[in-house]
Amino acid sequence: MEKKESPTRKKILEVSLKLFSEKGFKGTTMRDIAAEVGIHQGGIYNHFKGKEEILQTLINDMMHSALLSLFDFNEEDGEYHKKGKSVLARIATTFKLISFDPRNEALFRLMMQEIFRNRTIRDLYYEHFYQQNVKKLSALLFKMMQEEMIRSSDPLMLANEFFSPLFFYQMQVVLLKMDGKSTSSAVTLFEKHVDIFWESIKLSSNSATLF
Amino acid sequence: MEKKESPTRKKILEVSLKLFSEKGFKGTTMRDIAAEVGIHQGGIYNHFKGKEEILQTLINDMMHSALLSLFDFNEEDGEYHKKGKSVLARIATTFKLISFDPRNEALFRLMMQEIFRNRTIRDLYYEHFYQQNVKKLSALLFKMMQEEMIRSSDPLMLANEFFSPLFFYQMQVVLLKMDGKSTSSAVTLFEKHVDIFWESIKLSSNSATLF
DNA sequence: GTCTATAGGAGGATAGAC
DNA sequence: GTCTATCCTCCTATAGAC
Repeated sequence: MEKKESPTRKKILEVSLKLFSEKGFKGTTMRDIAAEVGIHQGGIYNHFKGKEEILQTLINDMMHSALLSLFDFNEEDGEYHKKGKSVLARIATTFKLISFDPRNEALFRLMMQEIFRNRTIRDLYYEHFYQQNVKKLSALLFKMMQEEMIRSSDPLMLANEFFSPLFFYQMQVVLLKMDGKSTSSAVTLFEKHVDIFWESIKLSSNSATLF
Repeated sequence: MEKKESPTRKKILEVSLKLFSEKGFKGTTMRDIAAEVGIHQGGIYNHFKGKEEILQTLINDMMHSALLSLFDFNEEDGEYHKKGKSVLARIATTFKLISFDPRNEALFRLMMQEIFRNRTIRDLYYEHFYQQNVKKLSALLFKMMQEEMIRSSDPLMLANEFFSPLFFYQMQVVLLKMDGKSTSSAVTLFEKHVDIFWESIKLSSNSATLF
């Protein structure tokens, strides 16, 4: 049982992700997977101990995917915060693009379907997707406050306020695409969110207006 | 086959909602349901044609639940908008309380689990949960703009910006509760969101600061 | 490593007695 | 309406030939 990169193993993972994200983990059978991979049902067990192991492998892969690391910059060494609004715009764009990469879209759907049933996925979501991104965002906003680019307030709360609509709009786009509906109006929400958010936090010439 | 309100039928629905929301539709068996209802497995079929019919019945019930009608006021005859921030605060509270009513929490979990697999639920979510609430909110904000309580901008976009964090925070609370984690910090997000949102849209004495 | 065959079990649904 | 018993399908997983 070679656990390394056999083409068949890779194909099994790819097909499984697709099917799990479409029909759910329970709703997908080993026969479904085998059929779409192009091997016979028993053959899967040469690569994985069982269905559960396929899911666990996918979850591990997820940890290293773009879905979880929305911010490719490092908040420690960053001059990123000095760019102000454009950094936020880039984050929003990264978020938006996730919905348009088939693999990331499938990972997102898988995550959302199993998050209410699978403790591992829930922890992964919470620690890596939510906490980590919000903390990075929070650190970024904090630096902007120090530089007096934006007005001073609770950076963690602001990070949540910036993050949560992006998450929601992404979900909207994914749902719309499932039914073949137009996503054009939903897609504009990402940019508009950045505009509104920035307007509400920026410190321009007239400083002491809010708070 | 009496389709009316038999106690057993009611119990079946109640138990099914609980189990579906915990283990998913596919993950729940008729035997699970029967066991928890306290009847024997075949007995369910005296009340429902099958598992699918139970789900459909629950979906129909959902349409009349508090989960979908977050706004119990009518936007037509309303003087509600004149209350300004306090209306928004009430909506946020309604949202928050959903997570703490066991039935609504279960409906929310069921909705979120099946929304990626079940077209009916997806339509229900989109038309009744999302669209309807955002439109009502949008109408409310529009009236506030006319009364010059808040600054003028795209009301539909603002409605989205108000709605989406509430949805997200609700999901957070539900997820935290599943693992018995503390929800106290998540719960404060609802009120803080209203504060931040209101600060960013209100038109107080100093008007022409933003935009 | 993939095939065929099959074990072994779980799940949905029905029939008929009470 | 509920019980017991049963059917049949579908599923995961394994065994053994190639």
